[in-house]
Amino acid sequence: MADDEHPELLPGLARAEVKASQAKARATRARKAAEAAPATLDPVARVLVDVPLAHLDRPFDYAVPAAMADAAVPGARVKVRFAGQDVDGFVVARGSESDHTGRLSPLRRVVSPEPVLHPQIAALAGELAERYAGTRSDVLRLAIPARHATTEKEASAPAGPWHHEPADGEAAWAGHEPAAAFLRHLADGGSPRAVWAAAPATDWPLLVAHAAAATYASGRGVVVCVPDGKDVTRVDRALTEVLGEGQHVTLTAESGPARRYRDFLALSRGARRVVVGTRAAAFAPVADLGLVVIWDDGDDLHAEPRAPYPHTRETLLLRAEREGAGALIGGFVRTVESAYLLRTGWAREIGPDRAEVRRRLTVTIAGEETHRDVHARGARIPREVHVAVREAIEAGPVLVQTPRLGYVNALACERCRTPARCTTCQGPLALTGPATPPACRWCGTPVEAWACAECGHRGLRAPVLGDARTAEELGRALPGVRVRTSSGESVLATVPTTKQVVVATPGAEPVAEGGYAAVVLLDTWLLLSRIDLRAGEEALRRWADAAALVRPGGRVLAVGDPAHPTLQALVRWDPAGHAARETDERIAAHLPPASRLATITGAAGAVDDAVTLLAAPPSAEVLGPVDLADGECRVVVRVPRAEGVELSRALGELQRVRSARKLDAVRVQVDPPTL
DNA sequence: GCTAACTGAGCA
DNA sequence: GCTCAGTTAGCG
Repeated sequence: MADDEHPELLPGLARAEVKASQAKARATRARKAAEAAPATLDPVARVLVDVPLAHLDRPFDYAVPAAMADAAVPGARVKVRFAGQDVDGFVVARGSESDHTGRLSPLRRVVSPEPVLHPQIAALAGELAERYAGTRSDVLRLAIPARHATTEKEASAPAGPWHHEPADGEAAWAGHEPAAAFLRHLADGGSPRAVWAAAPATDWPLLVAHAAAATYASGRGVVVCVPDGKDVTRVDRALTEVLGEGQHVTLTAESGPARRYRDFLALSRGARRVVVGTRAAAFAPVADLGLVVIWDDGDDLHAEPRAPYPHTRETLLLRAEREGAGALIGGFVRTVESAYLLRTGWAREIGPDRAEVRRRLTVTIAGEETHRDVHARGARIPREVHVAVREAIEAGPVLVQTPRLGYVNALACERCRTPARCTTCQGPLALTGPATPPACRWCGTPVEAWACAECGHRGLRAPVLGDARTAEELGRALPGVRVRTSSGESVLATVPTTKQVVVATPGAEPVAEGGYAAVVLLDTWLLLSRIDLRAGEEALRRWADAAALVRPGGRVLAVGDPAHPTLQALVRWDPAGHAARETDERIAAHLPPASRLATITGAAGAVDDAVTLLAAPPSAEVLGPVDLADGECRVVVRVPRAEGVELSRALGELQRVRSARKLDAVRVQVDPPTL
């Protein structure tokens, strides 16, 4: 109603308001124009756009509006117009001019001035993309965690005062040679590289922490990658013990987006320089990198399941080379890849001598008992094991490793171990229920009177009955002793030193404080029966990882065939010898690491013309194609190791050409961990 | 991937 | 000469 009360004032007021608002609009327009005008200093931003197309994996230039001149720093997240739509990207550099002849589009928005893509990580992403025939944007998706705006606003807490006491690293590493020299070299600012076979019963997280501390003492940063969250927790504790509070961070998927981004920023901003984490930690932006560490590089968790499928070991070793850092590749066993690093002289060996190993544990083999009925209950664990468990339990906890239910679920001949096949369709036989005869897994035909096609024997070998059955069986035999399980969904991280039996599946073995009095490995034949390139290496790894949890001087009992070379390697505790033999075999068979393999997977037609299009080096062999599930097929391309770079380049070019021509996509995997 | 520009068919 | 669906080059 104010309008009615003062009608005479309105025109004047309106005029003034219009004038004012016009002036304001002019000012706004002028300011907008000024802001939209290109920045005076370095008006060009080179941007890596987040598009999934191989042929667009290169930086594109954008004009930097004056308003964004300060925020669009190298490493900043931006939004840009690309092919008519808004896409995310990272500024990789600023410059005064562009080699692009057309007009540059302006940056749409600087999402945040926080420089999250460090130059060394951008370069690493480029190198990895090349090596794995993928794109930088795919690698960056693995390397840079999602932004968390609230967290970004907070300042990173500065590292606490570092009480640099002369850490007793050399004592912790005692029994490993030449660990003392390795630690001293790190502390002096050197960058030694070592493949480390840890002695059994070693508290390895502590040793890793001391290596980190030696590097930290030289004023440099450290990246430690371990297979899973359980191991992160262990190394985290050890680092706190050795370095003190607030010197390092952890990077795992488990900690959630806010915490993860906070820890990432602490490294990115240089507030911390030591990190332990799972595979994504390999990309952590640690300043002045002095050492990379990978523990148990044979664990398949180190193989990234997302494109372009980089392996943590390769990522870390590439990084160590680029950034001039040292490297420590540790484990209770040795992969053929790390054995190869020793063979080529890239790294030196660190390990215990025989006397030290003997001091720490003894491994014996209990033969398997024959004449077992598939349906019999309680006949699976040999008497020798019962005796050993009963003896050891008086001294402390006992670990029993039993392969996972369904790990291999086909039956085999009890005597000669030939897989049992269906008489109708040759499909694998398996148990379908506790009281039913074995049946074919393909056609379902039950088999009442089976006889082995190889040797005529009529007994079938029991499949894995699972940790629950094993626990039950042991529980009955040991009245009054606590028997617990650790497997699948309910994995125990640690168990106390009290008298108890822990039945665990491979990889789920809890750590016992002070170590187990004894470790029993059941059904070793099952781990060996995997049809895989790495069956032997993987079986030994899983046994050794469990066996190493024994207390110093403890006993390990494995149930299996004493003549099997892999079990013998366990008895002698000789991971180096085993790896060397496997490597020899691989070299003879033209398999990695002596060769470089890649697979091309997809629809049959697409794979076919991908092979035609591939300009592989002349020495390349193409194996296949073989049909897989879902109408897909796969070829394997193999070249001598020396031509690996050339193969990667050809595969990358293949992907760029295919994406530019919009041909049906094929999945390329360089160095697949298994075939 | 997406968009925008380009192509030729169909029609006034 | 125009619209419109379908095709395709190029993405700054």
